[in-house]
Parts: sequence; C-alpha cells; structure tokens
Amino acid sequence: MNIRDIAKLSGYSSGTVSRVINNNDYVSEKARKTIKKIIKEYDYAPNDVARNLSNGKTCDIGVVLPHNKHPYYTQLVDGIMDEAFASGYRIVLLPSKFDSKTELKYLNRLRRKAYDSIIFTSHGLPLEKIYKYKQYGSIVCCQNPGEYDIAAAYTMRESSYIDALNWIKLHNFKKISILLSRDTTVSATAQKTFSAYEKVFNTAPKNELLNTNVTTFEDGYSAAKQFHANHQYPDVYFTNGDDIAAGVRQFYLDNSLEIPQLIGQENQLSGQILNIPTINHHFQQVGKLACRLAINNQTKQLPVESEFIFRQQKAIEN
Amino acid sequence: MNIRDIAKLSGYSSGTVSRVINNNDYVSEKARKTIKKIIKEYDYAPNDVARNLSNGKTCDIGVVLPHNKHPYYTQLVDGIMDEAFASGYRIVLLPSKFDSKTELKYLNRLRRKAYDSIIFTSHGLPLEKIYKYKQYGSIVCCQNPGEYDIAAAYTMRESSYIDALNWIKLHNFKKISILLSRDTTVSATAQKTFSAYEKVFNTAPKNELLNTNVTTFEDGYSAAKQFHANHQYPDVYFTNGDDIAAGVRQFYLDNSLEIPQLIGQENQLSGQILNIPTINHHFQQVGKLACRLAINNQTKQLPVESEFIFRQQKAIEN
DNA sequence: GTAAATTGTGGAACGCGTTCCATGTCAAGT
DNA sequence: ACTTGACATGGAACGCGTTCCACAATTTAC
Repeated sequence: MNIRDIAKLSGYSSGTVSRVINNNDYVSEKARKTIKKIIKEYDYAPNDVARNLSNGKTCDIGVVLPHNKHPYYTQLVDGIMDEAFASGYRIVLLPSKFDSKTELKYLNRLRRKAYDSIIFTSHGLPLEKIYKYKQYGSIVCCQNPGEYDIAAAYTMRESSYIDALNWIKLHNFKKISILLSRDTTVSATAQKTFSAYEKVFNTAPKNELLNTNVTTFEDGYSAAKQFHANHQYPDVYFTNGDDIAAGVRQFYLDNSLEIPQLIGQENQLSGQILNIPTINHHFQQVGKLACRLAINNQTKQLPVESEFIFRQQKAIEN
Repeated sequence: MNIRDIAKLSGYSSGTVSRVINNNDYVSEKARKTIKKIIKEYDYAPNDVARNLSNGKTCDIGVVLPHNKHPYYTQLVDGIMDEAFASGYRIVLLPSKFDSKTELKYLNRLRRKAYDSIIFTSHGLPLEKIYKYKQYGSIVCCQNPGEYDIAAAYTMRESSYIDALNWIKLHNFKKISILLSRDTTVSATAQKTFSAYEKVFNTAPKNELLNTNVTTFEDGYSAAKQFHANHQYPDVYFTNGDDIAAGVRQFYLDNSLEIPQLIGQENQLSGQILNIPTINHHFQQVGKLACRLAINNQTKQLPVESEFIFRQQKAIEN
C-alpha cells in the first residue's frame, strides 16, 4: 500500500494525496475528506525512508561515542538528546570503542547521507582527516579543534584546573599525584592538566607521581596501591573523576592510613557523598550546544567554562 | 552525482555499477576496474537512504527510553548498543519522558518503516496498544509482558526481593520502610516489591513507611527526613537504588543519628563505597538479549534473574 | 560439433513520497 | 464582458540504488 494506491482508491492523484498528508494548501475540503477516509480505511502510513530520500534529509544526527559508561558520555548524550528532541531531530548512537577505522566508517555514512550531521563526543581520528568530511554534512566536535575550522562545543578546563592547583599550592601540598585517564599524547584533557600544572608550579609534574589509564574506582584504588608499593606517598591526588578519587580513598581506608587530600572531577555522586572537592564540567550543557550547532550547521566554537568546587574533606573517615 | 552518472561516465550501466559496489558476481575484471576508477575519480558514494528504500530496511533499531540519567537506562542502552554494533545495526534514541503520546509517535515511526524494530526500555502505553503495532515490525519490551505475546527481555526481580526481605525478616527488623520510584498503579517493579513483601510477611507494607517517586540521592535524603518529621523511625530501608540508600544514610549522618540498615539496588558505585547490601539486576545483559530479539524478530520472553548481594554495613560511619 | 551451462551486461521496473509545471475552474475586480 | 488572481488537481519527473529479466558471448560437456 503506497501513496499511488491511495490515489487510485480515492480517485485523486498522488500529488493531491501528498498534499493532504502534509496539510498543504490548495486542497478542497471534499478531496481532503475523501482521501483521509481512504487512508484510514486502508490503514495507510507514508514511508519515512522514501520521504527522507525525497526530502534529501533524514533529521538524524549521528553521535560518535566510545561507550556509554562514563558520566562524560552519558551526560553529553543526555544533553544532545534533549536538544535534538526539542527540535524534532533524532540521535543515532555510533559506538566507536576508540577505534579510528570505526570513526571513519561513520564519517562515510555521513557522506552517504545517512545522517544530516555527526557529533564526535571524542575522536581518535586526527582533526585533519575529520575536516575533509566537512563538505558532506555538518560536523561537530566536543573538543577544542584549535586551528581547524570545525564546529565545536567543549569544556574549557584550564582555568578551573589552575584554580584547583592554586588551591593545592596555597595549602602547601608538595607531593602531588596526578591520575589521568589517557596519555598526554592522545588526550587534550591530559595536556591541559599538564599546562595548568606548569603555569602554577613553573615545572612539570613529577613522573613518579603520575599515572595514566585511570578511569574507574578500581583504577584509583590500584593506582594508590601501586604508589605505596613504590614507596611514593602523595599528599594530594588530582584525579580525573570523583569516582577515581573515591577509589584512592578506599585504599587508604582499607589500610588504615591517613587519607590524603583528594580532588575529583565531574561532580559525581561519590564526590558528593564523600565531600571530595571537584571540578564541574557542565557536560550536559556542552551536549546541548553541540547539538544546536549540528542542527543549525554553524561552524562556531563554543567553550563552556568549568569550575572548581571546593569542599572540606572530613577529617575523620570511616 | 549518482549511480547513473557513474554508469554514463564509465560506459557501463547502472546495474553493473551497482554490482561492482556491492561486490556481486558476474562482473568482469575490466568492468570492475574501470568503474572503481571512475568512482574514485568523482568521489562517489552511494546514497544510504536510497539504499534503505530499495532494500526495504534500515538496520536501525529505535530505543524508547524516558531519559538517560538512571543506571537502569544507561546500562540497558549500553547492552543494546554492544549487541547492535556487533550485528551491524544502529540504535536510534527515542526519548519518551514517560509520555504515552510520544511513545505512540515512535510506534508510528515503526509503522512508517523508519526503524526495523523498536525496543521499549519502559513504557507508559498499555501493552494492548503496543501489541497492535506488532504487525508493522519487531517490538521488544524490557518488562514482563504477561499474557501478551510480545517479545521481551526483563529482570526477574521477585525472587531476589524475597531473598532480601527474608534476610530482613531473619534479622528481626520490624519497621520496614519501602522507597519506590513509581507508584504501584503504574510500575511493575513496585508491584513486585509489594507481592514479595506479602509473600514474606503475609501482610501488606505499612503505608506510613512507604514513599513513592524516590529516584535520587536527594530524594532518599528527603524521604528519611520526612519520616522523622512524622515521627516514623524505620529500622530498615528497602530502596530502589544504592544512590537512594546513600541519600537516606546521609540524612542520618547529618543529624548524628544511628544509621539504620539499608538495602539498595543496582549495584551502584555508591553502594560499593558504603558497603550497602544491594540487588544486582544485570541490566546490560537484559539489553543484549532485548537487542538480539529485536534483530532476529523473535517473539520470545527471556527473564534474567536478579540477585541479592549481602554486604556487612560498617558499624561506625564517618 | 552442437547442446547446455556459465559469465557478463543493459535496461526497465520497482521501492515511494515530493514537487514543479501545466491546465482548468470560478469568483472578484474594472 | 474581460482580465486577473486564487483555488484545485493531475501527472510527469525527480531523488537514487537494487534487482529481475532478457539477451549475448563464451566455455564446458558429451
């Protein structure tokens, strides 16, 4: 059952049926009624794919994300979803698992008009390569694209990092451990952490107090454990998430050691419960802005400021 | 630039070009080479929408979910995403915000062939209504569809609830508070909680120790506060999530009151940190199964057993 | 050597909705 | 009475890839 069948059955042409379906002008009341009756009678529903083909757009936005387990992605997706819903767009989840080949596959799907636009919540592919696909549709990144003329909404982490590190400096902590989720060679966030550190302390972070690939509670726990095994005793941990900081804390608790100062990120529940100072990144807001850029096909860059939230860690812990 | 342009430019027909693109049989090496060269030269990429139209399927699965903020949904989506990715399907997020009209809109999109199938992670619409749309595509629910012949993957909560409540009974707790996320009139989970309660205690839960619409840390906090304001003093809280239990705990901490026994759900980080007994629902596994049902268009029902995980709450808390 | 099978290719038809252009009708305007 | 413009509708063309059928050219088989 297609639009031409309805046309025949109602005695009108497909054009008129289309006009009725889309509530266009210039259709007589009589035609409208007759056609609507037939549509109902034969339980006809227009094919969305054909419609998309004809209209040359899908109202679908592809969202590339490595996984959905981390609050960065979850919140981002939630923000994107909200905005897309409000504008009548739909979002298609494109899991990348941090694989560049997969990301390229998705860019090619944009090229093949499967999506109107694509949002990278994170990307392994170099921006140079991504940039080449701009001609095929609107592309938005959630990281600072630097010199590249690519649309982006992203968190401005540095000033909040500087705030946090200044706080550390002010309180005279000396052995500063930094737990990163990814290496500085691949992660802009890690780079920002380093540059902030250098701005505040005029020196690079100490290698022996550094750890990468730390992303979960468990990772935080093992990182702390490892430091102690290596006879390194940080007095403050600058971590990539409250959950991680909570993991670090757990190690000290389990070993009846005094809990060092912790700094988390992302204002997660764990940090709220344990009163860990944190850095709030407003990811949901970033998602919203990214989605808006995607929909309007604007090549703007919209930084969103993060903020250091101080909390007094409790002196006595369970 | 479309397939016919490539056909003309290469001196072959569109059929042959199509065969080259899809790596079909019966194409001479010469034709393959020539056509591939032209495709490359003109940077041609076949249109996915046209392809979908022609093939009569999109390889898209719509996933209806109220929001992406709760671990139930996040984990479910993650499981679905994994499975879809492995099978070459894509998932389209369909935010419902618990609104039946919106859900209906999505069912109609299934009817209009926008998706091959649709998964309801939760539904406000009565199953009767959903059932009617089965003819238009594969539909999968993540809740027990009871008598309806609808595909479903869902958690079997009752036996774990009975385990937890039996534990409560065994340890002689008397004032049992139940914090639910939604009302029994709409929520199957709430109903399961009630029926488990009745099976264990041979009586209904006490109304004055009951609270609904409790879904977050903050909600747990206020629920506990409210009980105390009403001079109700539960000695155990059976809650809908570890985060909620953590919120309850916080109220007692803040007021220097002895922390009652807590029982959480969903094995969240907060519960792990605070050693709150919990119920693990294996949502990711449910998501996987649901997605598989959707892809294979099977009308099976796959229950997944939950399990009560006991943990010794620490006596002294910070 | 001829029938049968294999390989290669063209092209129309199909999937299906939208839109533009042509044509026609009728009432308002002058 | 005649033009103009609003209203109404048909129908072809378009968006674009896939597939089936027909036909031709080779091979293989006996």
